[in-house]
Amino acid sequence: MARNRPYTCGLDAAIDVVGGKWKATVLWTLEDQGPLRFGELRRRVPGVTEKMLIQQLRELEADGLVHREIFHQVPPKVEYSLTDYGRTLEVALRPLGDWGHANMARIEATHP
Amino acid sequence: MARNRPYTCGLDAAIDVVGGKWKATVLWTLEDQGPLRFGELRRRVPGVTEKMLIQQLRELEADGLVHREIFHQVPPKVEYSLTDYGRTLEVALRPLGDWGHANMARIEATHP
DNA sequence: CAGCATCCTCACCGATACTG
DNA sequence: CAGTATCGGTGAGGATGCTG
Repeated sequence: MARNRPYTCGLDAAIDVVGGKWKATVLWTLEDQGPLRFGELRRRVPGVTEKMLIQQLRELEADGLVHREIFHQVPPKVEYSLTDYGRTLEVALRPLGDWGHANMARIEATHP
Repeated sequence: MARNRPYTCGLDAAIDVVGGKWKATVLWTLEDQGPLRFGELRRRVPGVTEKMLIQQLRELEADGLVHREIFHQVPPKVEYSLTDYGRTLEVALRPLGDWGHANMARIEATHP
């Protein structure tokens, strides 16, 4: 998304990966609630549309952060989970998540 | 930017604050190189336009993360620095920055 | 030097409808 | 159930020019 290459610091690169509108929530949900199939994930990310969820998942998958497992059944079943690489990102994200949690009231106040 | 209120996790809120295209770089630069005046900051954030730098700075200031000190001189001088609150965010961002730094090659590879 | 004011573009995202 | 396809609005972001 951000697209200021070459990156001037690691932060740019990281934000580029996780800055999508729903990516943070998706990563957090997958970490928090284990592997989930598409419909379950959709229900746990309130407000997201099918199109956006799929798009964000595909990008996360292309970045190697999310694993997509297809079960050839009827009806179809696809399960999403974090990869090891994705888990390293989740760990790196945790302090930021804590910060946001701790300052949420302030953030909501100053943000239109 | 992200605008999925109410936030489902602290991460959403944090990304909302720091997800702007140049905000991460600005915060990182201000932390790394002490207080800077506008022109200096501009030179240290390659590729940013005046308009965008000002806009991002104003938002960071409104969020209480950046302090703007005006020196009434001719020629004018304005100095930007992190607030204490801003420094807490910088600390929370450090692991993410390290992650991005460590995986930069991989990120650049998979990102169009 | 440090900004503000405009105009404009494009990709981000939402809504809707259809399919294997 | 888990997608794909298409259309269109909107606003972030860029280019340019002017000012205190």
